[in-house]
Amino acid sequence: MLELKEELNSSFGYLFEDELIEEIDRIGTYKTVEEGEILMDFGEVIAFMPLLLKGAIKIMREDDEGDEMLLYFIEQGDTCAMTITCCMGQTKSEIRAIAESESALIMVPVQKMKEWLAKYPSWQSFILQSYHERMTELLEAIDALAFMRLDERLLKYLQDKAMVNRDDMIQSTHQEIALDLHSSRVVVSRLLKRLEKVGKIKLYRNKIKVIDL
DNA sequence: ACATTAAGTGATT
DNA sequence: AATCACTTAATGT
Repeated sequence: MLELKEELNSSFGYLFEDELIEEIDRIGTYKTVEEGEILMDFGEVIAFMPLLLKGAIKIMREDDEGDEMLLYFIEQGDTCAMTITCCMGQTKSEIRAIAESESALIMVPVQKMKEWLAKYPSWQSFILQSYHERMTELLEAIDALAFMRLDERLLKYLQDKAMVNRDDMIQSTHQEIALDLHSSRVVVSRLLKRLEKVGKIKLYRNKIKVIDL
């Protein structure tokens, strides 16, 4: 599969040595997912580690009442930090991963990722670095929750979303946004209206254009 | 033309 | 900031 190797190289080539790319190519399985597809759900045992080649994944957390909230997005060249935690011990997923857009990824069995830690220095630094990045994003998410008002969070959400999709036209309803931010549709509509008034965004039906990037 | 779904708004807590 | 109740606007059949 020549194409796959090229994709691997363009997403991870600058990180990994050739032999590692070879091995990922040999062992990993290629997978594509449609927008909205659930890659991983709460309580599922994690058997594979995904390496994102294309697209974006949104990571959701669920509270004890079953309410969901968006934690962060992962983009190409990233991996899911949950799998890193889980390969250390046999834990189950604490999060739900949903494809934000059509995405392509490589699934690597978790045993392999453990092996590679000892075998490839570049793999080790990749794991450590992405763990660190996730940690930082998590802290950001906590800050946003604790200290930012909802209107600031909303704008950040829109900007993030525009970023991961590489498109300033966001295709979602106010209702969907409200669910991601764990708020209500009415409140989101009002805040969006205000953001439009101050020229940060432009509203359409089922669409929002982000002006201020 | 009508039903359905998304979005906007005032009042209340 | 959330919820209710209602209106208005956009879209599908």
